[in-house]
Order: sequence, then structure tokens, then C-alpha cells
Amino acid sequence: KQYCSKEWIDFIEFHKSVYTLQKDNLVFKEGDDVKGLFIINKGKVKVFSNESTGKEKIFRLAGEGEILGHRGFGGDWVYPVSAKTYEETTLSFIPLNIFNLLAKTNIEFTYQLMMFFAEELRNSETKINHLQVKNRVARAILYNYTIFGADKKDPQLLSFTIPRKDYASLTNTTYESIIRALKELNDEKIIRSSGKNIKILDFNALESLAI
Amino acid sequence: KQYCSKEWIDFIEFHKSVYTLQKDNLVFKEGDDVKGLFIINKGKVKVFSNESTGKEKIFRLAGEGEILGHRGFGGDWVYPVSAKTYEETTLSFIPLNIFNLLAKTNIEFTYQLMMFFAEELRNSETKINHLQVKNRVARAILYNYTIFGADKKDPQLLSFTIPRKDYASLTNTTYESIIRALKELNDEKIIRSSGKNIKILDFNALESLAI
DNA sequence: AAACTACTATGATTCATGTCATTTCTTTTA
DNA sequence: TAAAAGAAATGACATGAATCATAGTAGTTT
Repeated sequence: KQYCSKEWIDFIEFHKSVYTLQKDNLVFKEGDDVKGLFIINKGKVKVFSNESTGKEKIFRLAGEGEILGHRGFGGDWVYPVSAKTYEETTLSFIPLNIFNLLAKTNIEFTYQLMMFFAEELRNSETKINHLQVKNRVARAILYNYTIFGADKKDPQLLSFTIPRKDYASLTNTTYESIIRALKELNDEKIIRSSGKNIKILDFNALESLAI
Repeated sequence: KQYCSKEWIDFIEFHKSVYTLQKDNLVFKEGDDVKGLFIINKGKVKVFSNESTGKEKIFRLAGEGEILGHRGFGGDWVYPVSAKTYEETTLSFIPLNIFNLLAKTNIEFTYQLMMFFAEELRNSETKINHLQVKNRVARAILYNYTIFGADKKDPQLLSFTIPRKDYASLTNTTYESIIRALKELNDEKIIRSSGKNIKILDFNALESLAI
């Protein structure tokens, strides 16, 4: 992370471990004890939980540079959510004891971390509101785009489009409704979705739908 | 707050200011600069924002002992939400400079605060899921009950029942749907709602609905 | 106590979205 | 390269909940 002084970065660098997970592997699982903090060096991950109904509910997507596992902090130190890779993903792991040492001795680090949580909290609030499926899908497409980025050759094409069922989960709707919403956006020439790929044709229109 | 050492409590006590707001007054308003932190000594408050559609969306209820205004921390230091009193409310106000002094010098305080935010984040995640109106109303009644407590003489009677329209806002539905859901719960003898008052007849049933 | 305002209640109707049943397309692997 | 598995798409239908219209009830104010 970008927050603390050089000595501490070295300290973290020394104690972290780096490893790689293949596609569709769990980074951690809902209910597991929190063992530490993860940072994504490269790859793509979804954060979700399995609801009482059996369906999975996606809370967040995370890409390169993002922190993973901090939502398990405090309380009973158990992950409230699971994280699974969409593709081969390389992670840095900072063990909890190292993290705690930092959090209890380096006030600048702790202060920044507090601010990070405050930020996350603010973000989590705003995305709750209750709109039409189409609006939520528009939002989800933009979210997918900002988190996982654009194709190297085509800045309008999503570099990685999450499956339809994940769009459904992310937007609290069904597979079929996603299909229809995408079709509508297609017809309106706001996006062009063919098979797995989604290309954003009209950013402004999409953003105004996403509210 | 219950987190820091005696000297610091004295320090806060010295710098805080206590004042009282009448019913239906704003503690702070969405868009205002963050000036500090509030703690409710006595009274009842709702935290909400005004959506683009004009409707207000309630995020949280807060009663005695609860912290108010921390959601504005970080970023551009502007409140993302408003807070309004339901009744006469007495608040302690801790100015931002005092707070920051603490947060940058007292690591125990900052650590606990970080944990507080982490906790808030965990809570905000779980309550998002997408259930039937009746389930959400059951949840909202229990929420109302836990935050504002029971009547002194009758432990089943809510000490203060928020208006129906606020139930609607809290559960992302309409006034009419609230009325109907309450009626159903009434018919099933899970609650008894007459006019403004709500009495919980069957806690277990209500909890199992609230999932 | 009348008059006013705010809140609660309910019935009829419409509409968005979920559910079910099938089909087409795409990718993997044997 | 065929076969199987997985993902995307579509149409018919059912239904929960929003909307609209209207009425009743409580709680204040003069």
C-alpha cells in the first residue's frame, strides 16, 4: 500500500508472501478464520457470499492493486464473505500478526487504514438504492469497466466481462432480466454485447442511466 | 467513547460541547462540510439522503450512545447523508481538530476507531439482500426495536415507532406496501399495530421472517 | 369544540420482473 | 471432429409490488 514510510514498506515486503492461484479458486471462504490481508498483484477476483436461499450474492469485484480480506477485520475475525478468482491471480499475503504489529505501532499506517475503511463505508452506502433493472445493469457495466479496465487495443471494449449470472447476482436480479436489459441497451446502441464481450458505445448515455 | 485512556477522556470531555436540538431538526445536512463528530446523549435520530428522485432514503436509525457523522470522514470531508431528530435530542459535539489530534497521536484510539469502521462496514454488507417486502418489514421492526428500545412498562411495545413512510424508506418500498405488510403481520398475530404503536407479540416468528 | 394538518388505511389497476420451458450458440475435452 | 458441457438467448405466463384514487383516524392549534 501507498501509505507508510519506507522502512515499513521494507518490513512488509520482507514478511509478505506471494503466490498464484488458478482460475476459479477461492482466496478465502466465508466462515474461515482471518489469517491476514491480501493484495492483488495481478488478476481478477469476485467477493461474494452464499445466501440462505443458496444463491451467491456478489458484493464487489477486485482487480490489480486492490485489497482483499479486510472485511473480515474485527469482531470474531471470521470472513463474512468469500473471494474467488476469475482467472489466474497473483496475490501478496500479509499475515495478521505483521499487520497487527503495524496497526498497533505505526500511527500513520493506522490512521490511513482507518480512512480507507471510512472510504469503503461511504462507498458501500451509496450503491444500495433501488432502481430499475436496466439502471442497475448500466451501473454494473460501468463498474465492471472501471474495476477490470478496457481492452488494450479498444478502449471501449471491456477487457474482461463477468458472466451474465454474475451480473444478475451483482444487480440483485435474474439471469433472464440481465439478458433483456442488455438487449435493450443493445437496441438503443448504448452498448454492443455479443456473446461474452461487451463494448461500450455511448459512455454518457450509460452513465446517465447508472445515476 | 469507551476506547481510550482516562487522560484522553478528560481531554475530550474538556473540548466537547453539548447542546440540544428540538424535534425535526437537522444535526447535519448532506453536502455540508464535516466539522466534527457527534455522540447522542439522549434522543432519536434518522440518517438519510435525498435521492435524485426526490424521495428520502433512510440508511440508519441512531439512539442514545451512538456516534453520528463519522460517515463523512475522509475523501472530501463532506457529509454524504443528512441526520434529523425524531424528538428533542441532546448531542455531544467533538470538533474535527480535536478528533484529528487524537487520531494522529493516540494510537490506541485510532486503532479502536479503525475497528469501529471495520465493524460498520461488515454490518452494512449483510443488510443489503433482496427479500420480500414482508421480510424486510419484519427486519425493520426488529431494527426499530433494538435501536430505540422497548417501552418502560411493556417490553413488547416499541418505545418509539418511526412513521410508516420512514418504514417505507428504510425498506425500499412504498407506504402502501408497508401498511399491507403490517396488516398481514397483524393478522398472523406476530405484531399488533394500532395507529402509531407497534407491539411485538411473537419475537421468534418475527426473527425468522427477518432472516 | 371546530378546523386543520398529518398520518394511517384500503381497493382497483397496471407494470416490471421473476419463473418456467426451450432453443441456440460457444467452448472444452475425450 | 464429434460429443458433451456450459453459457447465452427468447417467448409465454404468473405475480409481487408500485401507482392511483379515495377515505378514515388521530393529534394540534386557535
